[in-house]
Amino acid sequence: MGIPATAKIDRKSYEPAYAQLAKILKRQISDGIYRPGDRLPSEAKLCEAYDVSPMTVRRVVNMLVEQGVAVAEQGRGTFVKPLGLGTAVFHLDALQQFFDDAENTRVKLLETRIVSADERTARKLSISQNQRVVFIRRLISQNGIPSLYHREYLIYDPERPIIEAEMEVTSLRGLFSGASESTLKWGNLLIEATILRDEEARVLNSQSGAAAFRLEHIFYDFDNQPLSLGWFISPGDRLHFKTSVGIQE
Amino acid sequence: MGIPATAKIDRKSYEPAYAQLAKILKRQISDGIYRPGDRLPSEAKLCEAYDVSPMTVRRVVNMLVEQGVAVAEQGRGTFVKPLGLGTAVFHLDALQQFFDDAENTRVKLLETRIVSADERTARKLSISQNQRVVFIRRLISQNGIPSLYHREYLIYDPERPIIEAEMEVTSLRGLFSGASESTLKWGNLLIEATILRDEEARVLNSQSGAAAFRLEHIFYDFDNQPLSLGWFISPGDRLHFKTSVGIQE
DNA sequence: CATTTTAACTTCTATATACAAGTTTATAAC
DNA sequence: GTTATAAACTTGTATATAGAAGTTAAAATG
Repeated sequence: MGIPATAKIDRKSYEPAYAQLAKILKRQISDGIYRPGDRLPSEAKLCEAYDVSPMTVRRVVNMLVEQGVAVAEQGRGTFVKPLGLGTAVFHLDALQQFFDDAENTRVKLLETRIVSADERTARKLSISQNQRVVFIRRLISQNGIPSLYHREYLIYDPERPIIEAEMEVTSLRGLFSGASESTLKWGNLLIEATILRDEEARVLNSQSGAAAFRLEHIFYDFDNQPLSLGWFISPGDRLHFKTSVGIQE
Repeated sequence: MGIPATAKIDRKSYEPAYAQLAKILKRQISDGIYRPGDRLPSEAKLCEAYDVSPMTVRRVVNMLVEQGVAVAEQGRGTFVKPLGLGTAVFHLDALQQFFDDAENTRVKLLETRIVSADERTARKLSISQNQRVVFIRRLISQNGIPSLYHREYLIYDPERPIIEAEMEVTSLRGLFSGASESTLKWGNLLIEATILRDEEARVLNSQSGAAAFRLEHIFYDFDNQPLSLGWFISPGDRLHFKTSVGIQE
């Protein structure tokens, strides 16, 4: 019967069997041997064809499903998933690239000030309107070119030692890469397209009215209390997001 | 010894044991029982504490790692991962929402025309500059409000039957949700912040110079030949992307 | 005291097995 | 011919087991 093993699994390789089989199947899909909508061989047949145990095949199928390459329907089979734009994701690590090469990147602390929360800040941070917050403005430059403007309101609480650590100019980097920051539990993010206002354009050495991304963030602690509200602003000509859909290569 | 089972697994539940255990562990992390950087109990101890097999625990740990909640280091242990902005992902299915309620959404075909490829189009589609391509302009409106403007250049090849299907006004929806479209294998996506030009503002019933997202796409077939180059443009006040990082709830 | 070796512990891969649950197809019954 | 039944096949869950590979800390050795 049609055992479609186009490649074998090298048991002497350091690459695990499940990774090899996943690669083989994805390659076959990429080559058009299995087209979108087609049914992949059943797990039992894959076991026999590639001489691996059912659990290993199971793992491979799960990987393909999680990667969005296939969909599994109980009792029917596993089918190659057609390309769908809605499944595309773009990663924020494009921003992280700013901090990766520490040599060419400089974080400049423009201002730290204690102010009274305005209406919007108070509402989003779940505090009263007259309560005091720490206002921070930072500018991230790369090779001398300012590319990220950051404004942030921080809850001002003398009992919590967060503020000092947060004020460190280097703390931004840890926020992206996931260093310490063990006081933060989760955050809400919002990306908008906007245009630079006068002050933003001045700081970023750009033109007022130019296209820009705005990333709003609210971070919460382990008591689900808002700790921070802020925005990253980057001119559109200095930042973009790339991604891809479907089966590569 | 410290067996930290704060909840038990209900074997009579329809929810699989691995899902229950994953939920329990995530809840404990969310509650601060295990803080970022802390080591989770070893797999052996989890087996004993929750009375499940090693493979089930293995599966749960893998889930947590894939979800970005924890990191596993061979020989050392599994540790709670601190929140990192760089791990954030934005899903493009925000765009798909436009097509979900078919009643309120209308796709209008503004123009289809056969033109000669200009320099940029020819380069990105890997064709010669004088070669003919199909140019399509579409407008997607929701509740009468135009919210997406789509321009696309399609390879014109009489031998390939793609064009007719692509020209269907409904084909856009299939592109997002992942319907047929079995001729497309993969695509490159680029998201930029831009401002509306005169023609775009006119079509979108907006103002020239307003902030907007631009999503460029290039799709390839199973021979890795470019088939389509196009752009979605949406005013910034009618589209934004939300997501979150860390451990919810 | 410094170094090496050993033991204990960790995650990681892989197999073999059993049964549950859903779908499809062939068979039997009416 | 239509309907019910049964069989075969599919993915899904769960267990028990074995060993590989990496880390850490204690014990042995010099």
